[in-house]
Amino acid sequence: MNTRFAVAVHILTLLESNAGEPATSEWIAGSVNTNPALIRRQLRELAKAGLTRSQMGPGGGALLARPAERITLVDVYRAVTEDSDIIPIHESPNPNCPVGRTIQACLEQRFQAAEQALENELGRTTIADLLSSISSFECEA
Amino acid sequence: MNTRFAVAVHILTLLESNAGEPATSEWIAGSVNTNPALIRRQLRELAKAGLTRSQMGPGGGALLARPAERITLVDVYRAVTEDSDIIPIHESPNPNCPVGRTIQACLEQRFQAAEQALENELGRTTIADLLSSISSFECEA
DNA sequence: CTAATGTGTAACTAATATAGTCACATAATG
DNA sequence: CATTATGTGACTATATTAGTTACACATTAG
Repeated sequence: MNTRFAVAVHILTLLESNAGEPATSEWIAGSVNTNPALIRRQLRELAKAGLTRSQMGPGGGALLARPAERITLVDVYRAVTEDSDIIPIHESPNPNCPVGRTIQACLEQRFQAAEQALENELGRTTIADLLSSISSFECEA
Repeated sequence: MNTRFAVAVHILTLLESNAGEPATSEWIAGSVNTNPALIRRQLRELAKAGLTRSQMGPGGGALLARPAERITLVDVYRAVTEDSDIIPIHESPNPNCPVGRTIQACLEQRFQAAEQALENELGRTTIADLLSSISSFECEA
């Protein structure tokens, strides 16, 4: 897997921390420490998933499309992973071998169950939870 | 992630299906449909994790190091992933931003919980379970 | 001893994925 | 219409991954 999931969560947390003010890709890129164009590409994915929306022009930028309390990590996860499996299975095992012929279907079943468990756990945290974790961390420090 | 986990499970299932007879890397490679040297590299990892052992010379090959009933998918998973995280976090966010400064620690916590859930689910299946799934699949067909 | 069989492993290549960058068209605002 | 900001295509550099070759070393049988 790539770091797009982590970056996407970072972006959404930033948007929530910005209290309804549109955030420019340049400002976000400054916090993530990368390129604005990269951020805009990520925002495109998040917008497609209905998690953010963007306003063009001066004073524009990105906003959460719905309350942070109603965006969980699994929403973000699905937005960035699309349909690709997180645990890939090797291609073209030998069809003349009983194990080779059947292993993919068996693995797919087990791996999907495992990924489902991962998604369930991700569904327990919202962007709002994350921001409050960050806030309390900041207060301690 | 890469397909090494899937291949490793394939290998172990093959070893179990071979009923205690040493399996050569060439035979295993025939079922996985890849190169014997690749299989030997994987077997090295599995041996290091205590899941297999190998005998050199004629009549040699790889064997399970313990009963298939006592090898779960999470054992294999840990053998191939070592300590690398399955959900990576982006490096070097901006330390001058409250969110950037703290996001990594927060993400790590949540991602680890999710990976733990995935591992728990993987722990519910043994290599013996997999082989019997395959066998029953073969009988139906 | 030695020929044959098989593992262990280093070195290399090709293909793919990933992150990053640049340039510019397009849209909105005042 | 000048400015600000997004949307997006094209490109590059780097890392990861899978695959391949070659050969040293271990074991067994004859």
